[in-house]
Amino acid sequence: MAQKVTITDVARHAKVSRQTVSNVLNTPGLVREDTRRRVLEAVETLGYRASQAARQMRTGRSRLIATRIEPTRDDIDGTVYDRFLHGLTESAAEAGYRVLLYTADDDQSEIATIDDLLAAYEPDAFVLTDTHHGDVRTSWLAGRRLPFVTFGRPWGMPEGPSHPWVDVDGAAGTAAATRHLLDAGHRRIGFIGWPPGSGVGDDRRAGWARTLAAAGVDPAGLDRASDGGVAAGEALARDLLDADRPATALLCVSDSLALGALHAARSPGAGGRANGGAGMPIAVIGFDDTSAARAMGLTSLSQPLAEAAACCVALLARALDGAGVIGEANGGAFDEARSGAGLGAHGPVATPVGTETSRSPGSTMAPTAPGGPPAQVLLQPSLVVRRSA
Amino acid sequence: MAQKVTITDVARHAKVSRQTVSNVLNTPGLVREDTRRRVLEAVETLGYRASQAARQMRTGRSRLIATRIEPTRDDIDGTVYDRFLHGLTESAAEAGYRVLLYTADDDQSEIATIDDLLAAYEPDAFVLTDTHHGDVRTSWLAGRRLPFVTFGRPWGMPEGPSHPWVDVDGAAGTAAATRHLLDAGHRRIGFIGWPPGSGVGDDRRAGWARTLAAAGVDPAGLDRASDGGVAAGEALARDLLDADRPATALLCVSDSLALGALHAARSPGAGGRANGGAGMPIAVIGFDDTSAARAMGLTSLSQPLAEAAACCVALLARALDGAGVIGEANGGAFDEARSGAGLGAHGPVATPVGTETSRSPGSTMAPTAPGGPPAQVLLQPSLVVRRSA
DNA sequence: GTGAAAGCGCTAACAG
DNA sequence: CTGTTAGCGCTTTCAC
Repeated sequence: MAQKVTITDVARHAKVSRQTVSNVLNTPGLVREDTRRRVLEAVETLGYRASQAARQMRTGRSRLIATRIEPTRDDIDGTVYDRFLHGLTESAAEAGYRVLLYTADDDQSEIATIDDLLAAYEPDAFVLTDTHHGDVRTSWLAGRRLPFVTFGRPWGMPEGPSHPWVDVDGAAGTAAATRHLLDAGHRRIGFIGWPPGSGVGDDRRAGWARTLAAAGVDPAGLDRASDGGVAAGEALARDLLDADRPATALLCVSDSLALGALHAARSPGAGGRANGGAGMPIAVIGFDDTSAARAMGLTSLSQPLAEAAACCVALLARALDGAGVIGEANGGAFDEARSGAGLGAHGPVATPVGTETSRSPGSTMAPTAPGGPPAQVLLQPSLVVRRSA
Repeated sequence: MAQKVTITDVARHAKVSRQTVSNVLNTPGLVREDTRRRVLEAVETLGYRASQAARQMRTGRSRLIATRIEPTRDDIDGTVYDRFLHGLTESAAEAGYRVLLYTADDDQSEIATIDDLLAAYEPDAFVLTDTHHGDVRTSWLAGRRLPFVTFGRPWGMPEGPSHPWVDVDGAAGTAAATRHLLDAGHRRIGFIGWPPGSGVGDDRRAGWARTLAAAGVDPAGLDRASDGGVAAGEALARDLLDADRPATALLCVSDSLALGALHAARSPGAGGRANGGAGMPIAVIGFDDTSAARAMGLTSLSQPLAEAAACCVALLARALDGAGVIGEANGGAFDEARSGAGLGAHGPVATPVGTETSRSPGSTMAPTAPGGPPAQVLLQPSLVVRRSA
């Protein structure tokens, strides 16, 4: 095994004191140029890298970001999180952090695990996913003033200052999809969603409803819901296609439901009634752009997951490297955090959230006023058009 | 934030010295019963948990297992790894370890990242996935005597002692699938695989070929290959179905190819030649039992991924908690490692690999003779039968 | 059995 | 600008 190289070895090699080495690494401005170079050279030669454990003991910072890995749902939709996780790992690495994984079955056990983790590994921050109504995790973390971001809005929370979050604008996505269908000549556009009560599901339904309303189409009888998978999607699709005034297009809240709907739409006889036997085929659009959608030629709404992950890291880096304490003033750290997470090159695809203080047109995020609410980021999904619509 | 509770606080609370607390936690046998209880009570009351950083500095062990998260391939097949990762996180937690994530684009950059990680976070072990011919990662790790396991055999390595690994017996899987098709009356069973040269692909092809040979069926003209996705699968399937002597069943090396094949098989006209117009439908079987397979009613071979992950952790725990130094004698640690990883309850589904020393019938793994080669585990996939076959 | 002392590698504070 | 000192929380000798 490669022998451990300590700061003392570097100091000896560079003929300076241990402290000078530490200064070169942590406070470069404090050291004379030629000393700095000599030390850096020694670091290079010896392959020195600071021990996190020792550094953590001294500074109290672990450079670890903890997040939960979900029990892979049998569902097709479960793959979305995995792509987010990959992006998170990459962005975190770019910002000098590592991702620590844990599992938990419910909110309570997740809190317990976080508590454990905090005592043992002291992660600097947490990334929470799958936010929902009555989410106790966020208030627990916020109550202890622990740095965290959620991927997902704080559904059902009272308006006003909330924790930092990143989300994808589901309503905008379904609105765009609905518009796409309207443009293609469809009027009777059905929606297959999740039962009311889920933040994400309701949001996506809203985008469809409002766009239909704006086009003067009555959504009555075009709305169906289930929390099932492919089979449920197929059943609900048949129901919509066999109705008195059948739908000619189906927009679905998830790819799994959409895949079922697609099956119904493509099965012989479907659309016969709706399109007079040989008209336009039934259009189907899903949500998440999963690999299954790609494989089946299903048009779907794609979430910018890598970017969402990068935003999460940027928000965290801002709180962590910028101000230290959460909720403190951190105006200046913004740009640094943004580029630090590797967002610089890509054009901003985000829409600033409508906060009072939000008025920087080109910005990716809603900047935080000193002492004001932390930042929120709402990203836009994009429609990937395939055979199905 | 919950104030940090140190061992000193516990000592004070229990009215003993700091050292006694440490003894209770690390060497319980050394402490008198009532002292032990008083200390444990204090630990409970104060919610004390040892700081990993401090412990790591003293012991040199981080209780961290590092693994790479793959850049989610656009492919349907990419989801397999995610399920493994979830299992790994769970099993690791049960054994008292946490999973640290990293990314890398190729073997070389992975080695560089591992090197970095080693210097900074000092993970106790690595889990490598996606082993392949000429894999330089394993020799690099082995050369430094670093503890690691691979999920995947050391393809193309010279026979003899190798590093510990866990794998799923692909050939046994395709053999079982082929037998299933033979039992259903099929004779002309085509295989759609990956181009020769990939360990996994060749292995899976071999299971099909040998089973066909055993049944006296000539595989000539029934073998196709591509490293493409769904579209490639569809094309190759049509080719096999349109051949002079068409196939009546299709076994595929992956679900993505199988989904394409399924599309070809279900399209009108398919099987007309093969089955005289109205015979038995074309059977299709995939590999990996992905969510897409489930959704499309595709029969597929399911890998016991959670179990594979548990075995990886068990192997590591054996090396880490058992003998300390890799390659040392570790006979007695075996059972401990096994139950420690939570394998106890589930019945063993594994087949011991044919090592000379392997002769414990009920065992999940091939035990290691002192000083002998580390353990290898070969698990069996299971056929999940759905509409497609 | 229990307590005292040393030190893992690092950095924050201060002295030179 | 550079070097010295101290101590983060823990475990591992070693005395008692």
